[in-house]
Amino acid sequence: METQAPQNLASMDEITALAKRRGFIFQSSEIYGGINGFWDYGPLGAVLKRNVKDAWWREMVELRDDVVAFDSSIIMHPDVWKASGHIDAFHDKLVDCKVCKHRFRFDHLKDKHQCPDCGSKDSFTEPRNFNLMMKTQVGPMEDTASLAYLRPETAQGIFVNFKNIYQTARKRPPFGIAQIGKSFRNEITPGNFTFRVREFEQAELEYFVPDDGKDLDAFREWVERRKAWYSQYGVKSDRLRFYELTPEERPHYAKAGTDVEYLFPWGWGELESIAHRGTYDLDAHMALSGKDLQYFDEATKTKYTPILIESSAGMDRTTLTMLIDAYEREKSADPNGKETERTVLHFHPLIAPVQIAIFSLARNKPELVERARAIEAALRPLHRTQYDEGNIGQLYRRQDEIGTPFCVTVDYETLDDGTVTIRERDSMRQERVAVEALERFFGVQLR
RNA sequence: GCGGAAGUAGCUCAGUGGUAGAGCAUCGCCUUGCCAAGGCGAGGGUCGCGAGUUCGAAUCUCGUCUUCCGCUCCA
Repeated sequence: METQAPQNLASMDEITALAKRRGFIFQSSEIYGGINGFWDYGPLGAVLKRNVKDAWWREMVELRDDVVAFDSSIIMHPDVWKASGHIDAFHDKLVDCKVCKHRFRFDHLKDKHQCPDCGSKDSFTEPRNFNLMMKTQVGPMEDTASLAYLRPETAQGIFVNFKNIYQTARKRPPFGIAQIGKSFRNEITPGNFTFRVREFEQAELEYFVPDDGKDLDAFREWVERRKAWYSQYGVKSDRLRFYELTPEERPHYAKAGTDVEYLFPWGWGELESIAHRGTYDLDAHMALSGKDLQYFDEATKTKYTPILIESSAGMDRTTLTMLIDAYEREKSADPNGKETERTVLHFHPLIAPVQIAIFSLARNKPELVERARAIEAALRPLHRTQYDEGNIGQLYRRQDEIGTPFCVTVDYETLDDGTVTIRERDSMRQERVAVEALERFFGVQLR
């Protein structure tokens, strides 16, 4: 896997500085020194992330009649994690060699005092448990019976409800179940800003298809749909790749797998995993619960376990990608030929936290301020708007930096003839238009 | 988890034992008026946190937390 950072990309320092300066992302619990692996979204970041989730939800659920919505609890019966393999796979004790930095399963070491890789004597750390699931307790009594886990993925909630959902939603394969929600993992090394974190939000689609030999076609269709989604929201194609996993790289039960990766400043990083999972997940829950999760097809009078195509995307990672991908430090000439520099976020209008900024060209001029505020109020029900006033150049720069696609300016001419200036972010072009044109463009009544 | 570097105002940083500073940003007033960075004024910091040394600690010592870089890990 390539790891070199791209030359033309903004540095992470610039991104994190902007994210903090403009209120996108803050470190969690900052006044207490912070806590590793947790982040808070500020006023603009919260809107940005919500817009990213809404964009996913609209595409994956609302625009499709074969996908239903779901929202499962974060804490589930501990057996869910036994069936999924999350408990067993991770209670092995591990040790690190302090000399060569290699990590070993303690129970696999023939000599508990000598490193098999570099031969160092007594260079191991204490054996430690490496269960990456976060533990909590259910009920006020602290005993082993009350042990529970915060989910490390949202998908299991869908699997264990598979029968409830297909019966009540009156769906038959092929159909999907989608969910967006928080997941938790005690990552060993959180880092790279909000990329690897301990609390994160996943958007998962579990798409169940009949066992009729067309399962790989369904997989490929979903890969293409996801490609189209990223393209629609303007993620630069040369920084995005769809990496097809080789048979060695995917689990034994999977017939195919594709990772969606973005070229971050530190290298390629995974945003989403699209996977053919066979019948593995439903089989595992049937085995442990003893319940029948198969689907009975009335048309063919056959009973089968549906094959699963999964798309699992990290919403925090996608939001970070939108921020990095949109970022540009741009040198240009203003209309008078003067050299200027600006920071601009080229957000797609649907995900921009502010879509239209409305300005009064002068402060403290009641007739201008009132007119501008009235226009802002009229636009607000249909668009994400913001009112501001003052020096026009400063106002434009400020909106560029938070990625606002359109600015509308009210001046003295507006009072005379009802025209306003509309300015587009990327081209920096300004146009004087009648309020009627603005109404048509933004779909509102302004007078 | 290991190694290295760093942590002083919202941001970037100065301040090497003696009562916390600058520029930018923010807020107010004035000015200007179509692509920022004119004027005046104001607010804002128990110097990451906790111990220790000292008459006295942002400054020295120890611990701890966090961030960044490299390794490791990433079901």
